[in-house]
Amino acid sequence: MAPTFSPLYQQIKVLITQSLESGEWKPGELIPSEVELGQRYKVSQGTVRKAIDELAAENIVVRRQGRGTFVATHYESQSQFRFLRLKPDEKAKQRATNHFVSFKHIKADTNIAKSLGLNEGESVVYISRVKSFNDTPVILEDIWLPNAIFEGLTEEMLVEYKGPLYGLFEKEFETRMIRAQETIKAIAADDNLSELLKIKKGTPLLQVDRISFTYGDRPVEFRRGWYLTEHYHYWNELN
Amino acid sequence: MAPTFSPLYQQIKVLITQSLESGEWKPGELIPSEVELGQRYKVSQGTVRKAIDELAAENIVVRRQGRGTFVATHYESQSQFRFLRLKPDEKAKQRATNHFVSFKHIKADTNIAKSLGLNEGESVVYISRVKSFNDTPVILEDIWLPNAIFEGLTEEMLVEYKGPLYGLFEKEFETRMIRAQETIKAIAADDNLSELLKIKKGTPLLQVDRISFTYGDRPVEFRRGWYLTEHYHYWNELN
DNA sequence: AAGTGGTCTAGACCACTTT
DNA sequence: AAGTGGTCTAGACCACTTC
Repeated sequence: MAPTFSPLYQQIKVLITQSLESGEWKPGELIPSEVELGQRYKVSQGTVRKAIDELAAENIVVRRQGRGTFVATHYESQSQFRFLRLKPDEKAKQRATNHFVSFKHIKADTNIAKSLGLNEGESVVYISRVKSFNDTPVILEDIWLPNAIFEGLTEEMLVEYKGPLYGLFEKEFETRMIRAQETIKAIAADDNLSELLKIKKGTPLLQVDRISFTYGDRPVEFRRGWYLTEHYHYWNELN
Repeated sequence: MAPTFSPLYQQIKVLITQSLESGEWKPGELIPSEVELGQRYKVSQGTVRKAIDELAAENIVVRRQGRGTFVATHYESQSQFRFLRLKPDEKAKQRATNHFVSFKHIKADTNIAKSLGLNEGESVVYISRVKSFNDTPVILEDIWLPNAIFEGLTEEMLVEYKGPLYGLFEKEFETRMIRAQETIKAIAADDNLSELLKIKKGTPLLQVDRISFTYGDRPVEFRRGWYLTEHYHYWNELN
């Protein structure tokens, strides 16, 4: 086997990630200073710095000058809308409300299993909800979660919890979403969609499939959302 | 006025960007080594390195170990699909062909002028084309360009040029697109769209508006594309 | 062999926050 | 005043490419 080479700072990055994953430092908490980590891993402060630089670029960790480096969370307003790319065409105050349509435990079908890296038939939590802005339905979202990770999740928790779902996942299930990939298609509303979103059948909708990943590129959520884009748009930056 | 503070490496970054913008180093060319630039700007090599690191992260420049740092281009296969996010559902060989529907000079309306940072009524080049994969129409794209920058662009140049349009812009008009922003909506095909894409009226389509920017965040292209997503999808990564 | 970017270190000083 | 991250420097060595 070839001697697998990897720069020191990458190795340090892996070690830090492992500590994050194991829960040694929880979301919102301060991690040790660069000097301390350098002593711990027996490397210079500059090497730790480079490792943390990359974690900061990936939004896994947040630097604050003079205070220290913190584990990123889904509570911060900063990262609040990182995963919701739908924006109103005209800027206006949006009062968001959620209405839960369905909550049950089901067996993963082929597609869900594949997306979540499970075996077909494994137990998953299925959630369906309508998100409204100013009391007008705009998004219908179906969500599938591996039951193995989200054991104990109840409809009451969903209803009572304020703020983004990812905050709940983080707080109650120690599962942090750090990355996601989406595929987008344009489709026509069917009977079910038209009823739930209170629109005419055949109305064009954005269908957004999202797989969210936690540490180690492990998929932990599959979401299929339908976005009404009459007064909203999906926003993207290409760099 | 407060003493506007800016780190040295940011100032160096601006200086390098200015040289790129002025054409001192053209797309595909090698820029001076870090040591040389350090001597030129009277700073250490490490400071130049940090400036170039950021330019590399923004895809403005490409590092190649042992060779040097090159100005990024739209010819490289690497950056070939940076701005085209439509991918086939099933991986397969895609033979792409373009059919030009329209080419003319017009006056910018309010929306175009606003998008391109022009005054209403200023002259713009208008291009309309259909992109097909394996002879099936998939994308209709309307493109508006400021005539002031793309003076001399002819339909013949478009037809004859092989490769991405951005390559032509770069080569013939010294205009490099380095960043873009998109807004996406789902709409139903109207008469014109259904005719050009050979689909039924009312078929759901992705409508993708894109403003492309060159150095200094100057907008230089407005594009409105309609994507057929029956067998294709828009792909996005959220980090 | 020479030149380039890539990594690593060590030390200095600055800017910001907290005590 | 003490501690943190942010900047800057200088020097060493490594990996890769070209001559």
